[in-house]
Amino acid sequence: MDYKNTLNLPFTEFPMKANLKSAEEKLLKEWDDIGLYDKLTEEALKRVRKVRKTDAGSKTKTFILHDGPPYANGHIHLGTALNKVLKDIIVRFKFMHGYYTPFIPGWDCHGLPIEHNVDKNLKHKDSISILEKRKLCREYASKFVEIQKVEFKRLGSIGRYDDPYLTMNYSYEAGTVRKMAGFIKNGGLYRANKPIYWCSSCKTALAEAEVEYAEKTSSSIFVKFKVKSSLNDIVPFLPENKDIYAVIWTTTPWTLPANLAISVNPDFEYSFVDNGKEIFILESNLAGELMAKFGYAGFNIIAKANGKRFENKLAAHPFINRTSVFVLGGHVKNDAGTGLVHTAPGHGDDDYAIGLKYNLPAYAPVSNEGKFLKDVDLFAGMHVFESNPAVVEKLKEVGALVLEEKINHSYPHCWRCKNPIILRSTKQWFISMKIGNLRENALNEIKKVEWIPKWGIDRISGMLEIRPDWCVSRQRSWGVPIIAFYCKSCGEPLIDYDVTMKVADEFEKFGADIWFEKPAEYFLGKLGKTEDKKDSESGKLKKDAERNGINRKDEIKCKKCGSFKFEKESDILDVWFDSGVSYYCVLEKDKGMEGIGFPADLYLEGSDQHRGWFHSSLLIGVGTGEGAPYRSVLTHGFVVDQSGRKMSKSLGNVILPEEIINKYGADILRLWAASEDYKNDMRISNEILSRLSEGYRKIRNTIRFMLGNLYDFNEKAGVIKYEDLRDVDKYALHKATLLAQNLLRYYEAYDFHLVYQNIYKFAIEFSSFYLDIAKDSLYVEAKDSYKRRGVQTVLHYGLNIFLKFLGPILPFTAQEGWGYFNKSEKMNQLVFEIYDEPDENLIDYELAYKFDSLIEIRNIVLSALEKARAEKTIGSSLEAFVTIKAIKDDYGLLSKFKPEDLKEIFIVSGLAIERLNPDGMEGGGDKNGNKNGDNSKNEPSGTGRGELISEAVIKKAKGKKCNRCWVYSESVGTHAGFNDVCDRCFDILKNMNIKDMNK
RNA sequence: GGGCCUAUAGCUCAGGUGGUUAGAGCACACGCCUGAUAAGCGUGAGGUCUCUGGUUCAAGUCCAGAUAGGCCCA
Repeated sequence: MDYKNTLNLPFTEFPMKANLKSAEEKLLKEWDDIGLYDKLTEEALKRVRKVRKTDAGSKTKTFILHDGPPYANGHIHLGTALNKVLKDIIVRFKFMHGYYTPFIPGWDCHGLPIEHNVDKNLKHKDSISILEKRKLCREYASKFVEIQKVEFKRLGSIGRYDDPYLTMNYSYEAGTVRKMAGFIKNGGLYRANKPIYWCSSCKTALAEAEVEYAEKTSSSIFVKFKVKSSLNDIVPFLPENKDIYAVIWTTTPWTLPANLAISVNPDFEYSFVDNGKEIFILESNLAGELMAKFGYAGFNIIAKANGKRFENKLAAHPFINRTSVFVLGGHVKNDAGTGLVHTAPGHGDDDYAIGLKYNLPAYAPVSNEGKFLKDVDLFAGMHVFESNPAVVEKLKEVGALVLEEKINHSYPHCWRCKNPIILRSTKQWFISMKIGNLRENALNEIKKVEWIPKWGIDRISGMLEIRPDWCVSRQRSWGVPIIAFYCKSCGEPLIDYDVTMKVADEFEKFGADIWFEKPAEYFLGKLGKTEDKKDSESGKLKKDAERNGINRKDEIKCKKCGSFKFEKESDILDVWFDSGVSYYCVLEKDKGMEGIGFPADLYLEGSDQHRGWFHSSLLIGVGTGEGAPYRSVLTHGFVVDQSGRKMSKSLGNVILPEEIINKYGADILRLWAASEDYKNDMRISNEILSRLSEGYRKIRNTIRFMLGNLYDFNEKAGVIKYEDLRDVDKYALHKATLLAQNLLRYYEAYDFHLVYQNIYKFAIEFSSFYLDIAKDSLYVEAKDSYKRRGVQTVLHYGLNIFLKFLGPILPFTAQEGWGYFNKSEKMNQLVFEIYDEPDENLIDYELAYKFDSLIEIRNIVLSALEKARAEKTIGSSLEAFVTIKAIKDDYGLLSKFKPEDLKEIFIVSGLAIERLNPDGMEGGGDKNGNKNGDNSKNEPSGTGRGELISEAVIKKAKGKKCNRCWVYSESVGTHAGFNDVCDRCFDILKNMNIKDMNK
């Protein structure tokens, strides 16, 4: 007889198969249609204002997560996707936790990579004007902003995508200039020399990204510099009749005219090597080999000295009437060369850095065309590359050349013309780390910030401590111009706070393009006049103005030569400055952020941003007197492959977000982001993804099962009061409430992997224990029976928690489930729900302890059932009659449960409990129990008693299988008309008014 | 080469202040069920806690070094 129709089997339209791709697309459209983000912020704002009004003293529940702008170039990759997903998890969580959490996504739009790509697409790049170029760059950036916008939204990210912040927005460009003015005001912006890559055939500066390395043959020369200082304090007893030479090695002979120093490593040991005629200074480990190479058969090492002893000694330049000073530098190596490094601060990065330390000028007597300037003896007018052999000749002539070879090495070349390039120092704009104590203040400020993980502060402070002044100039077109002018007659630079602020107002209206459209007079003449200045600061400004050589009564004139004619600076600002001012342009100036935006509660980016955005934002915030723009900084690691290697085209291990979305869905991608500890690097691979989608299926099916069993449940009418629930139900509530408590904690600590692990673990445990047991009540008992409604009460409670806490991580799946769960509400969007404070009254540790112990006994039973199954005694556990032979503690525990409940919990048809005494003999009672207890006192700890555990014996259940509930019972066959059901089912059927099922 | 970080089963993670046989889930093997069914349940087998030293009665845990990998510099 088939009783299926008399059971309450689960029913739901929530599909088992996710089909995430299309389900997600449908939801995205729905969210777009209803304007989800706008509604959400509106509602949260209302709520927050209400709280403010009624409870003025309470902490306002706003949370500002400031989006770091990705670069508007190319499609998103897993790194950017990870970042946006983590942010979205936080935004959604905070909303659901009752916060007003505006999220304004942004894009970094200026800069070289975009300009570079635009250039690549141009056939005649030199034939277009700077304004045309900028227009193309703007179009290019806009295009990728739109592309990435769609891609971010596809991940489920919610935010003000209709009105994001773009660093190329006119108002943003104006804001950037205003912050620049801040550095003009405090004197932090200055101009000085620094080496940059320079292509002499294109006559242009090159950025790192425009440099290509290729093989090149160069002269490799060893040159001796005669030491002029006395070295007696380092090594006494040096022979007085022999000259001492420092021997250096270089592959760029043309930089020798700019030599100003010789660098030695303070930690190396140097040898004084006598070749018979003269004495060479060489690094000790290299000395022998080098002397052989130089062709000296016999030589003596007559003394040794530590590198640091040479500091500030002087040597003579081999062919220029100038001295070269010994300096100390950790960059000096002893794997090649001589351990003494020719140093030209105008032609090398290391050289420049060491030059700064020793106050050496960045001397680079080379023109735009790559030719030596007039004042360079011997080589004036000669191109630097042509000068290489000439320099070598000269060295030979003066006897300073120790050895010349040819070598093949990797050398930087211009990406466009493919010619070799040079490093050449030119005038650049810098922000001083010293003026206004920027370095010190920044170091103090970061101590007030919460860094997660904690080592973030070590990393950023390490950089702040040693970083040089910030070079903010770029010789490029696509960016915000540096508002500076040069006197046409004497070249003197001019920067001015007032002028800059007025230029900013122009940018606000017309964009930064106007800088390139109008002549200098437009900004200095029309805008620079200050006759209308009436503000109270004018006195001070006047003073400033005088200091800057500006006569306010007349037109601005050059403070050096008095000329009135100026030309504009053509350099633009480093894009790190652009993005660094985002806190000002967005958190302070944006209409949605007034009064609440600054400082941000959180910046969340990859750990590389310690040097990037965290750094530049901090310097600008501190440098312009506003302090750190963030209260806390959270960083995530990088996406790597299964074995922890970075993703690269050459390794062929790149996975794209799009592939994952198409194959698995955005929710799986989000689950990946949430499942691993993102504070470390994030591994991803097909294996990891398929593991995850298994996990996802488990979660989904658990939702589905709960939904399926709630189809006839009404929250208002059906709920059983807590005190009326059965213990097993209370235990489930206890577990679910603890889960909610923990999850809140994990979310607040941004430990999403613990959220996932615990939700997942809960799903596993819940379905294998409670849900498995609950099926009997749900299916078999009468629809509105107390037992069934009790279970449904638990399911409803549990699913509510489950879906809500899943919401931030799996917004699509959770919303889909929520749609079936919460049918009553009009606005049926999960993200509008607020987490309930976990109800402490539902937590009962004593009860939980009882059940946790019972589960241990259950494991013994399950193990025994498995054995019986292997022996073919039973198949289903309902075919079993279990006899538990319990040790004392277990016996005591089991006695606390009703036998009926225990049968249900073990899912068996029959159960008997007996005492197991220490000798393994059956039977007995309290007497034995006491005896057992007495014995234990006399036994050494850790033996005997500890190993004794309860046992379970399995036999075939008595009676027949009830065809309705499948439980074996001796009552089956005793009911006329229902001869294949048990007592329980007979009663239920009778109440259902089902007559004779046998007919 | 320097700064910062990471290293526990095939995978993802737990393992406060060092203390008995290192846990979980997945994957795997075997089995049950067929009323969550491209589901559900169970049992079992997986680990020299990267390596080498050291401190300690005792180290996955503390210290030093090495190896591999990541980010940022050079």
